[in-house]
Amino acid sequence: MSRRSMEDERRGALIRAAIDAIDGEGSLGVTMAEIARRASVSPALAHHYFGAKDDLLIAAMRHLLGEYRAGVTQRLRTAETPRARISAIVEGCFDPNQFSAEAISAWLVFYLHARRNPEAARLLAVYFRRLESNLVDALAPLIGRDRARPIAQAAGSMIDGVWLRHALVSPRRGAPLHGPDRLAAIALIERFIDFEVVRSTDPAGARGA
Amino acid sequence: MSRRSMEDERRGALIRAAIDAIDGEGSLGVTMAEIARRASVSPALAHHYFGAKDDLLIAAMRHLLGEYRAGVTQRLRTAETPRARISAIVEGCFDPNQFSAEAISAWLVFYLHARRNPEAARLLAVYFRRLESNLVDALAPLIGRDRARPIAQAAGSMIDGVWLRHALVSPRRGAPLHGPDRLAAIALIERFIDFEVVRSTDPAGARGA
Amino acid sequence: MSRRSMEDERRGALIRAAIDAIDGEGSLGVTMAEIARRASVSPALAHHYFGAKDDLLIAAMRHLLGEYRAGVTQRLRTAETPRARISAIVEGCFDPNQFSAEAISAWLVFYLHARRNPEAARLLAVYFRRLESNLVDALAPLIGRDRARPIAQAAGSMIDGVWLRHALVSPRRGAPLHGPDRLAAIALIERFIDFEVVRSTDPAGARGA
Amino acid sequence: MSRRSMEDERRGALIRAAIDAIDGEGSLGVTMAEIARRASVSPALAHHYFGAKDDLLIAAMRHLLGEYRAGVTQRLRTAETPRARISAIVEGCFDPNQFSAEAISAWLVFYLHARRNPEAARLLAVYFRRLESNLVDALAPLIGRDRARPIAQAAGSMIDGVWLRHALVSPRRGAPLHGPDRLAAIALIERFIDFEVVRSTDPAGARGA
DNA sequence: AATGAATGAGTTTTCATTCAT
DNA sequence: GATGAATGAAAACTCATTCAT
Repeated sequence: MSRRSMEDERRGALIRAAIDAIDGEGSLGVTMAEIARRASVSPALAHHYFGAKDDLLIAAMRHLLGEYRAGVTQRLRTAETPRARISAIVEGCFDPNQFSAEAISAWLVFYLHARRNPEAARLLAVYFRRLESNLVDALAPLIGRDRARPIAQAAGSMIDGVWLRHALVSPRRGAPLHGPDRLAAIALIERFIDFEVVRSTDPAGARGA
Repeated sequence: MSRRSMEDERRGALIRAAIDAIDGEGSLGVTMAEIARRASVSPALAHHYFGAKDDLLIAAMRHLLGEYRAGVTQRLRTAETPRARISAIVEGCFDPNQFSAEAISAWLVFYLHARRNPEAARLLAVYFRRLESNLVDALAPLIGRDRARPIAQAAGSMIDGVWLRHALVSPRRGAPLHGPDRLAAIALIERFIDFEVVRSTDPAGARGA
Repeated sequence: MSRRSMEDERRGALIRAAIDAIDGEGSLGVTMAEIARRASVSPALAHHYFGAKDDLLIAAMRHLLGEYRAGVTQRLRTAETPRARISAIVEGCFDPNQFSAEAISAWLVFYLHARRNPEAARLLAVYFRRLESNLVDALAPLIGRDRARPIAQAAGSMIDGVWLRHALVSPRRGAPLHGPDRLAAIALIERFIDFEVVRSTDPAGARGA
Repeated sequence: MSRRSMEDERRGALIRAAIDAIDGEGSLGVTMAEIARRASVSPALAHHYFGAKDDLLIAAMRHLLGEYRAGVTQRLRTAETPRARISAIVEGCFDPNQFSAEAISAWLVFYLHARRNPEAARLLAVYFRRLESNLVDALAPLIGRDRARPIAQAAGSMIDGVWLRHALVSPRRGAPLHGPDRLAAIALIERFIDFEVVRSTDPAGARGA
């Protein structure tokens, strides 16, 4: 067991190191040596555990996706109304633990990576599908699945846009999204969803006339 | 004249090749050799004209920014009301010529690059400032500068989010954003701005009560 | 221990190879590939151990300086009179082991290199200072420090001049300076110093009147 | 004639530019582009006039040798006694016009170059032979050719040594050798020759006893 | 399990040189 | 005669990866 847990610890350390290094470097151009250095192991060990660089990167991506999934799942567990489920999902997307600046940078880098690497593309598609289906499921009781889908897609875009600005542009880059900024981001998205929900059932009223 | 135009031609071809190559590769990891190949010149010539790889990349970024600027400026010239100015800016952001998938990919890569390269950061800041001040100027006559600023920022995030999804996720990746998708994107952003404008003056009414 | 000695061995081999290669090429224009080839390792390994070409060259220079220092130090240890100390220093400068043709070539190349590289300049200054202060210390008991200094400087110039000719002009270029040539060189320098010492105390008598 | 003189002017400018550039760079590593820039012509023109880089370098060397020769020849013309001829030669070696720091650097670089390039070696040998035969001719009337030769060789070494120090080590590097330094150098060499002349005829007396 | 040693393949960059005009 | 355009060849340097221990 000690052996096994030692290995798990190393693997975890390497994955975290990879995410940090990607954030630090701003691209997949990070070297195995740099990742290994951050994890305080030799580059050879990283290969020993993960095979090739790409495999380590995919493992890191999988790790981020798993954390995201866990955060949303847990929040959904205590949400009892459809509206509460929507909030759970949106809040999950801005969970300070999962969506620290490092993670956001890493996500973006993976977005780009996905265009070349099929496995990365598959993982990213899982994320998008999960976010969308979560939102659609939450919206369906209110407005039906057909009307829910475009709203879910638009909300997904908005969430990504807020991430993007926060991770790359915000003056406080590097700090996890929390406090007023986080609440403002959540409020922005929720307001948008509420508005689109109303509009989709009563377009005229949406203009607030 | 033939002399001068030769240099301009090569420089332009190299810049276009760089953007295409960045899109193709999905990162700044593109090699000078690949860029030169796409421009049908030797790698040495690329260095001859641009000095170093970074300089070529910055030139490409500048090129994209210039095209964006020109598109918005031209649209603003014919917009007569504040509301029309808003539409001009939003439409400019989704100009099919400027915001083809290659260009969007390149922008994203530059977003990441900006974190390491000060000149890239400066150019990006110019873009953000321009977009925001354009929107604030257009919104100010309607609701005043103070209320306009957060709305402009949120709209900027939305625009970026829609780009992101389009460039990286859309099933028709590679095609410029046009037709129904483009109109839907523009409508989405404009709806959002209109809603936030109303809400900022009459929060209660915004919920469509 | 085997590990450690492996690195030391390679470093030593690379330094020796660098000196040989500089002699062979006659300039710092030697390539890392050539140096690595002479040391029977890959160019990448040379970079692995020394970082950059300049670092290897500086290490080589330091090596030569260290050998020179050791040779003079050892000779001084057994010299008991001031006059014997002078001979020890001069002989040390023509130590056949340190001042083989390769080493002299390398020194000359480093002389030139010092004009561009501050670290090389620093090392060279150390050498000059050491030679001069050694000579001044040896001469001081005979004629005082003030009169010793210009003589030490002139002797240093002479020593360099003899090296230069030997390394670049001698018909037997490539052979270390030894046998009659070496003794003649030493005698020449010592004669010069003796003469200047006498002259500095009794200028009129120096002309042998 | 205008054509011809234009060509000569360009050639001269390129040769001077090459010498300056070699001094500036401290090695033959200078680029044709840099030399051409200093001569305010295109690199292509340098090739047009000289063929290849090596040919330009040889031409520059020849130019230095020619200037040296002219300086000594002119001085010898007005020297009437053997002793005056010696002074003429020594002074010629320290002619401020020919032996500015640039020229000395260039000489040294050529010394090294001569080890690889036969033509450079030939030119250098001419220089050494000329210096030596000049000195031997001047000394012969005083002590005979046989005794003159080793003295001439030693004096040559000394001259080179003084150059070396001046060009590479002197705190006022870059300034031509003139004023007190120049006179001191000349005095040093002449003193040395006088001493050796006396010594070669009367070794015992040389010690100043 | 873990690592230092070692390298091949590849990347940016430089530069002498050629050539069409 | 003079030059800008263009490039092939080569150099420094990097890095993922392998291997013996």
